[in-house]
Amino acid sequence: MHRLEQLNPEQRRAVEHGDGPLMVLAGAGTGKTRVLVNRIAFLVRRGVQARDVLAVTFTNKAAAEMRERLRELLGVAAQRMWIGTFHATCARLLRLHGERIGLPSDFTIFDDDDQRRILSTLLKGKGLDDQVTARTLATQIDRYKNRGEDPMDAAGGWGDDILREIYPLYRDQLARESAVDFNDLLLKVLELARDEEVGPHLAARFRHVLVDEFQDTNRVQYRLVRHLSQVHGNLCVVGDDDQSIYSWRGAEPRNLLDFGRDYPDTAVVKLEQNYRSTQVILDAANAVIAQNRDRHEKALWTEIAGGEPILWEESDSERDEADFIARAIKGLVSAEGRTYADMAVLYRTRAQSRALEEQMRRYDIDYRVVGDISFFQRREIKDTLAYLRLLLHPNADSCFERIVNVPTRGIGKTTIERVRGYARRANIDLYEAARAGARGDVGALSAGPRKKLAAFVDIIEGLRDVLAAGASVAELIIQTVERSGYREWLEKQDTPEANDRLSNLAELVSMASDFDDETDGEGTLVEFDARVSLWSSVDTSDGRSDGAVTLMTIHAAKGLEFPVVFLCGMEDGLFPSLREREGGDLMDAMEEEVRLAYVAMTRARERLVLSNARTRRQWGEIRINQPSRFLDLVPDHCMAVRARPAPRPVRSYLPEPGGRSWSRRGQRQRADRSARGAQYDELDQRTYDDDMPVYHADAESGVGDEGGRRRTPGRSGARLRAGVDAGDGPEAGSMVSHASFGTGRVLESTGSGKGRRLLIDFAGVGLKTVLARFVEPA
DNA sequence: AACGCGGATCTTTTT
DNA sequence: GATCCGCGTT
Repeated sequence: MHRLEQLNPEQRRAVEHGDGPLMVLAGAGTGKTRVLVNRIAFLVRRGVQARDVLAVTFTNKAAAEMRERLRELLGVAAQRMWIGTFHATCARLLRLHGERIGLPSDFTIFDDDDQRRILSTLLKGKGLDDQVTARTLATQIDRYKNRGEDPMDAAGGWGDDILREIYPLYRDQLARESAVDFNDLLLKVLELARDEEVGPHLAARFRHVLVDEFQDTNRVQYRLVRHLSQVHGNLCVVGDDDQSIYSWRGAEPRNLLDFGRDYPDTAVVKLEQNYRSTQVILDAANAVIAQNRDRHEKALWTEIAGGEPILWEESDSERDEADFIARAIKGLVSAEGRTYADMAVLYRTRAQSRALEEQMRRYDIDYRVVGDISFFQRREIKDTLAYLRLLLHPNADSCFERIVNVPTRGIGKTTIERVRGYARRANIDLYEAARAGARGDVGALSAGPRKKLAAFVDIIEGLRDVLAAGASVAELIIQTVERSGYREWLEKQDTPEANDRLSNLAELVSMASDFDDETDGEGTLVEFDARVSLWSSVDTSDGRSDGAVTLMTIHAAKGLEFPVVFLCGMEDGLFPSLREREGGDLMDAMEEEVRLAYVAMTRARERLVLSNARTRRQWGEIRINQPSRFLDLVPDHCMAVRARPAPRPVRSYLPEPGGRSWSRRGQRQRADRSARGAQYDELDQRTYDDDMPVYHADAESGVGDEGGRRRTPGRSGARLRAGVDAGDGPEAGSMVSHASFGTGRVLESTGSGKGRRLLIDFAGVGLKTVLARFVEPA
């Protein structure tokens, strides 16, 4: 059996810490996972039962990797450990104990797509769908649930009335369908924790609890962890407050920063030796993160002195930027003998991948996009799962509605409405009502629709027989795709997309086969469904990149490392994003952007290339962006002179220590704290809807000269416009007419060119936002 | 009831 | 530019 892997003194201290709370502050690249894995191995060798160890990771992929490494160290014992994400762990606990709080053990898990669908249906049912989008509502609900609060307590805020009207319906529907959403998984376990019987059991269940990425836990997760470690008091948290990048979904870095307050006798270990990056890269990353206040002071250091200087390349457009990156990749392969797998291109937003992908293809570079729309989010996959879920839970109305006419089998709106009406009157679920309809019990249905409903019911009943006959999960899926007519339907379409969908379904079948093998045929449909629900896009890509360049968002790159990292789209407004966030302080938002930059830079082992584009197409509009303020923070000695654009005034965005924090807009602040005589400018006040420099999309020629000019103080925000000004259309106050909404008065106009939008008060219709090109002066 | 098209929205990040 | 939704047409 292996001995403990090579460890430095701090790592060893963390690994060999005995009982009691332990906090490991682990900077980027300091061997955090190694400590975690070795600590678990250490504990088990000291006599702790594998089944009494709970390790919580951030992603399923991280869990799988941890389990694999433990298997290498400990053998089969690793299989008995509880290793998983918060959500997966909670799902497992709920399968065991959920019935205690009224949750059937075969509950299904609804992802946010399912969630949104239900909310959307409910909103439409109440005629509120023109007021709030399902997405907004879902975000709102999650915000409460992330904090462990009841959405029904929402009051006073904008849209809270609607929230309170819809949420109970949503909650009831989930209960009726034996389903939980992501947040419920955690909240229901908290509920269990309060149960007089199960609660104490859970508190004592695990001898050791270890939590990775602790800076990204939310309040509910924190309470969970507290409870689960309550009796034995062996809680080990590992994290880095500088890498907290998920506060937008409720993560509270305070959980880490204040850990010592809740656990006064905590042993603290700081890991500061970085084994990943060169000195140059660390210097740059440290300089960036140093901007933030309120952090555990850490000083990352490395023995890898010097290193290649950081490159900064500025391009004219996002296309040129992608072209530069593609050529640089080729160049690094031929000049330095790098492989594609050595390299990653990181970006702030998903949308940026398109231009990159185009150039990768053009230069014939193998690439893969991580976190692309999840396999399991694809329509054909979700449709198939909806069939399966309806088998398990005939009362799952949302599943019924999803697939009753997919593939199209002639069951239209009116028929469904009638079935729905019958269901409501008889107080039964939709599937039951459809059966009644097929039997002819629903008076309003004529022979045609009745037959069609009967055909659908036959499909479901037939599949239920297959399930009852003890078919494997793979077999069940094959039968579903066949009997539902899905395969035939797609084959008949014979389009590239339809063929894609077919191969996705084939892939689902083979995943199910793997599942069947893995569980010796004992795995149930419920278990397979649960696994699929919790398996996200990031997890889907297996760690190996098979000789391809990796393209991904910075968020997806957390925890990974590459010899060469390209960080593109370094532009103010894009990165940092500076997008207004609901209810968030702009200062906090900026600090998170800084951390994001820190995370991105510290992914690089040897080479870091930064790039920005002067112009970028966004929402079909061309925008002129200034280089990111983050570029200014990179110390001169780290940067290759050649690539660095001409010097310009340095901006500093942080107020004086102790000074006012950022206000949202309209206030000018000065902060001459930079050594280089910084000049604060108004950049921060820019938002997406006001005076962004914009010009007409159809006048490409204007970009080169004007866009390349450096911003100088006092000239900011000039609007460039090529061609005639006439494209602008009506101003606020004027009367206009619209083909479908009639006449109305313009209240506000935003954007320009093709994308110019008007907020119009239409007589009898109300407020609408309309594209300017669709109205005429009245 | 299926299909096509006009129109609005989207883009920050995900278990 | 892509996608998604609703509406009008067949």
